[in-house]
Amino acid sequence: MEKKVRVRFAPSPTGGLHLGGMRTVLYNYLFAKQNKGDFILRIEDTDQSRFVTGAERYIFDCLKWAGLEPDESPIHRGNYGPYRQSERKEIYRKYAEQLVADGFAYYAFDTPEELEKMRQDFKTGKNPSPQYDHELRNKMKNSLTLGEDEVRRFISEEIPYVIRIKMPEKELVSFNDMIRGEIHFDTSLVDDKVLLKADGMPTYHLAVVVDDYLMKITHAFRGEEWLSSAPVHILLWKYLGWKKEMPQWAHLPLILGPNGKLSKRDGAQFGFPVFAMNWNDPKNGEMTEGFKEKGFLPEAFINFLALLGWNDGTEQEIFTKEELIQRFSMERVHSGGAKFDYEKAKWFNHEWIKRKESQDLKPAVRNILVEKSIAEIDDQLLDKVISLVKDRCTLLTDFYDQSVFFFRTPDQYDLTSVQPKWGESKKLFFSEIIRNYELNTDWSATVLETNFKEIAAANKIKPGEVLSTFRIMLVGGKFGPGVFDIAAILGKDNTIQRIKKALTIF
RNA sequence: GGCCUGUUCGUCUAAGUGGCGAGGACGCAAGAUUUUCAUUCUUGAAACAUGGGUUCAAAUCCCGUACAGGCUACCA
Repeated sequence: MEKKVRVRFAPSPTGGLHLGGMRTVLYNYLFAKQNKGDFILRIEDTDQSRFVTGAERYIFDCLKWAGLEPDESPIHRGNYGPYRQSERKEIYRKYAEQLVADGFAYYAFDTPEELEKMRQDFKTGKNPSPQYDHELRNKMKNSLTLGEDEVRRFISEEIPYVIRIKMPEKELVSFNDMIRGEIHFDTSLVDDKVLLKADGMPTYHLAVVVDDYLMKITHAFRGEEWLSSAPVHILLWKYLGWKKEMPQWAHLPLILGPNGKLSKRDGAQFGFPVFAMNWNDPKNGEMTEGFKEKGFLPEAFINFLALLGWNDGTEQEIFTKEELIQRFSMERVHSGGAKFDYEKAKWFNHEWIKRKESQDLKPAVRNILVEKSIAEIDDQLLDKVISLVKDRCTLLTDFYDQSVFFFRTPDQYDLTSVQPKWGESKKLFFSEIIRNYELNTDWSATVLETNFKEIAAANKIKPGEVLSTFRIMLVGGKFGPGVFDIAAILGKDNTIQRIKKALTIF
């Protein structure tokens, strides 16, 4: 029987969730759903000095907004908890000690100052950053160099120590990456990573393999930045005796900003979001804008994220979540890093807005209008307005500019476009329009248009000369849907009132 | 410096195991439609990092070089 697929996303709650993290979530989610497996969210909060209040909550909010909710997590329950590593603290020491007992790890008593001194002392032009490796460990203060008695004494005296993995002097470690294929490492070049810190917390290296094992993870997807520490993890799986249970790895390519690795600075600098949702940093009060607040639809967000490094081999670009679940495959993920293109991201959003029914857009649009203090929005009116203007909205926030005039009489007019052509004959024309429209019983766009043109002809005015003026009267500027469609939605009283008002101003 | 990973139009990418005049999309440019703006439609410019091999044939396989990115913490 095949093992049930279980994947996990394991962020550390230290700040905003950026594009790369969200894409890792997405790929995990798609893979899990495609294989009828479980998607687990595990909080990697082993570094207590980096704790940020609200960061965990924020992660959940982002996943919920994007529609990528986990099956198991600190707040979704599950049978493999707890799902916060800080709450699993007691679990890890046992395994670290086991590794020491089996000769795969050792105690190290070097203080941070001593480590710093070592790095200074052994630094050369050829080797700017010396590692605590199979050679240097012989010159340091650890259970390999100290006598057994001394080690016992140190421990009983509660001298702080860490547990480090003992990398083999010369061994070839290989594994098969789902995206990159066979990858090899020479252990003589890898350092003795700390597994258990002096405060008793595990480092990522220990925690990730212990938890992946205990949580029965079958496939481990993470960013490319983890590739170089993969040999440590592979060896740990072996040393702990779990080699047969080791998940399949896939190291996802990085998402790059305009110049190198995507950073939140890029957002501020280039005017696009990098986080899924607004992130308020409690430490400095700074707010970083998110895709949600910028006006992105979750469907579009997921869609462009999925295509950033993956495609199904066809020329299709617009995918629903269901289609993505069906078509996704890790093997088709491109191995090179991808530079994020905000213009294309906006195009995806535009496509999604155009495709969606105004019904489905309504809640989000209503929120945006309410935020701009447009109260009392008639539901039916909103429906009509949305379907009329959505083609010209790239971001949800565009709905404001594109539809304010339905809810508010313009108080500013594009006068420079009106006045050069303005005159008595035009005034006369519009008073006639008012008279005609007042008597109008069928208030539909087509009727309004024919009447308008007839009156223009009777006055020997080309419709083109007054059409844009009419638009400015109703809207304030030269934009928006067809004028008669607007007038039809505005209704008789409102339309006539706006013409009258404009007549007093022009 | 060392190790690891990458490298097709400006950007995202396609081209199952070598046979293309290198395809699509975003963006850009031009035109048509829309008596506004946007949509829509048509057209166009635009790429195999580089040097060697292997082969009748290489974007595709091999080696070197360059460039880019990641890692090199008691951070993840």
